[in-house]
Amino acid sequence: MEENISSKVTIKNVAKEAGVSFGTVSRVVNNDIHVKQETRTRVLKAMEKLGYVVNRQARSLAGGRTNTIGVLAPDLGTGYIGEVIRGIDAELALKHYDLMLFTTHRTAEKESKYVANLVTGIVDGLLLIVSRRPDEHISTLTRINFPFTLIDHQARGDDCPAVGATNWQGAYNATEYLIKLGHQRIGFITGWMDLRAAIDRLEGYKSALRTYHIPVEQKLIYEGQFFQPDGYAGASALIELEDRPTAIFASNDVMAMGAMDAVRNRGLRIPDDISIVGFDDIPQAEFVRPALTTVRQPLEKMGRVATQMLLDRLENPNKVPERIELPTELIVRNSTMPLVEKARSG
Amino acid sequence: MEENISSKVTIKNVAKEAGVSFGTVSRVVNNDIHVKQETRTRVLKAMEKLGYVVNRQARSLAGGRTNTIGVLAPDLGTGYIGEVIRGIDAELALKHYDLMLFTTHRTAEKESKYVANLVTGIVDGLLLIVSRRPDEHISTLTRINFPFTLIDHQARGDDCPAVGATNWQGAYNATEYLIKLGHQRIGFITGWMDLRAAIDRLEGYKSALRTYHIPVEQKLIYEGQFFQPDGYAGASALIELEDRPTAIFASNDVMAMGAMDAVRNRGLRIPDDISIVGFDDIPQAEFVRPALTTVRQPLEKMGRVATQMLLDRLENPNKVPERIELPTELIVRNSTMPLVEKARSG
DNA sequence: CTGTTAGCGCTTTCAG
DNA sequence: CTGAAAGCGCTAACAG
Repeated sequence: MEENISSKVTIKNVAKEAGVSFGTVSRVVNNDIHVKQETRTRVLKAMEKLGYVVNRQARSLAGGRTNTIGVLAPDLGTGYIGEVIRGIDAELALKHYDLMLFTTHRTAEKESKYVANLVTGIVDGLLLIVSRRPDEHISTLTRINFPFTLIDHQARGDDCPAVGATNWQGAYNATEYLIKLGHQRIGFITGWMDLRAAIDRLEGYKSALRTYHIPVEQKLIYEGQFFQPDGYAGASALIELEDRPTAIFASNDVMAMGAMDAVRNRGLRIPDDISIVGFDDIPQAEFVRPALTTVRQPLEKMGRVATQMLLDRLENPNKVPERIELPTELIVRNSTMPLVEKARSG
Repeated sequence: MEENISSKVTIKNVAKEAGVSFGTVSRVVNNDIHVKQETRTRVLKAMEKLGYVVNRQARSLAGGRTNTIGVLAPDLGTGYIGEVIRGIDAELALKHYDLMLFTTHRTAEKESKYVANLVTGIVDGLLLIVSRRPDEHISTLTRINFPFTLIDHQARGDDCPAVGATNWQGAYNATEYLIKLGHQRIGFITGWMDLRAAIDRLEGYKSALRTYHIPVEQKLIYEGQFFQPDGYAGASALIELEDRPTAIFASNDVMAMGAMDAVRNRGLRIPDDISIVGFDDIPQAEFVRPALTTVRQPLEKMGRVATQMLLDRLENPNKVPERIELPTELIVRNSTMPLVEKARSG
């Protein structure tokens, strides 16, 4: 339909210009040692003169490496994913790899399409930030032995390369912190329970309660899906309760912010009437008012580490896949405070 | 070095399975009309059974369309670019195109490499968010007649498809607003003056001053490069002045935030002692305290419109390139207030 | 050290 | 309507 390109300099043009066979040019391009220095410079000069650039597609079709890593992300929408990608981008740049990013919009269909596509050689490896259980991809990728790493996603049982954070511990610590502040009735808003991370956070919360002999009440647990409206709805429901919680712990920052809105809309103050804790420590957490107390995931670092693992795997294809959990950290800001008895009785 | 893929279903496998030639399979894949209905369904069934997926590289090598748009962005770092990309992503998804994103890290070298690479057919069109003057790319792309659109970047003189915002008007309005608030001494921190947008903002500021017969003082203008530290340094310098300004207008939000830090570090209050205005309205502008008064660029919309223009060009290759300027809008928040005489004399 | 020769998977003529 | 054949630009043996 279209005949766009008119100035394509190919390996053959260069070969003719340099007076060698195109096989030799290919060797020069790929830094093959078996080329006489003199020939090499001649070819290099021809390339320079003609403005030659390798054609990625042709190269990968022919089976060569592309020096490019593909990244699959659900979207660019949340601070959370952006941070991870930034880490990946930085690390890849450092190692002189190119980054090719695709967004899946959380549809299984697109995910599979991209996985199937990229695997055909257009990239050397894949970094997956998936929003759902990636079992299908994992088995595909594992079967064909294609290098990849999962980010923030502990598949259950399988052992595939992945990096995540200590979700359980982070949730435990945050809950414990609230308890030590005097809170006994702590509401919890879960993430999407299909994700291991969401389950772990809930379990961390429950464990902390049990440790301090506080009963786990089902009605204090609201099931969300990691989106802001879930936080709003969850907090609204929690506030309606007879004996409403004095603190709410949301499974991510976005939901925590939704919860803050809900609390304020009921005319309650944060943290005076209700303390709020989030999870992730996305950039906005610091700027929201009151600044959000939250469990920091080392998002950028997760991206970096995942990238390192993948690149490492590319070098040593036979290494056993490992799963890394990076430590989380409680960041105390202004959305939490000790439980004031007066406030409760008032 | 590596022999990864083992399960590649090609057009030939499908052909054999369906008992047709692979040319016919290609026709089916490309929705060519010249295939008997019966044959088509048979091929479709075979594709389904084998789990066939087209190979992008092979297709584009052979000259077909890829249904993919390439996006070149300086980085994923600032809220500004993220917003634009989100717009692109959304619009592309809507039109069933795939998005392939590359980051250039503001290096001319990477920019040219990617441009040269992508142009070989791996994508059907290019969206450029470049951080420097893209003259070189423009001429390359124009010469080979490759579809592209520039975002937020008015190259001077050339006429190539681009979308930007009304920078001059936005700066004029913001300055006028400060003047009407009673401010006479208004500091200005410029962006990188190699960019047309930066120049236009400065000119808008100057014009507003002139309209209200306020002298343009060179020492009130600090030259920055759009980075946060520039805002800090600029505000610091401005505050040091004998007769320091009562308001500071930074050419983007990031610098405005740097300026806020500087002002506070000198023990001055915002907006009581100094009003601050930014430009862009990145998401953080709303959450910073005090919330930042700023000139909103319709960032996401710019991404969308640029995408529409590009896609449109893909359909009608002969349309003349247009340049669109989307309107900016002054968003008044809490970082500005009327000049209080008392505050000045005190 | 260098040239030659197969393809990689697909689109596109060109013949039937 | 369908098959056959010629590449797209490049890598990777295989001969020299």
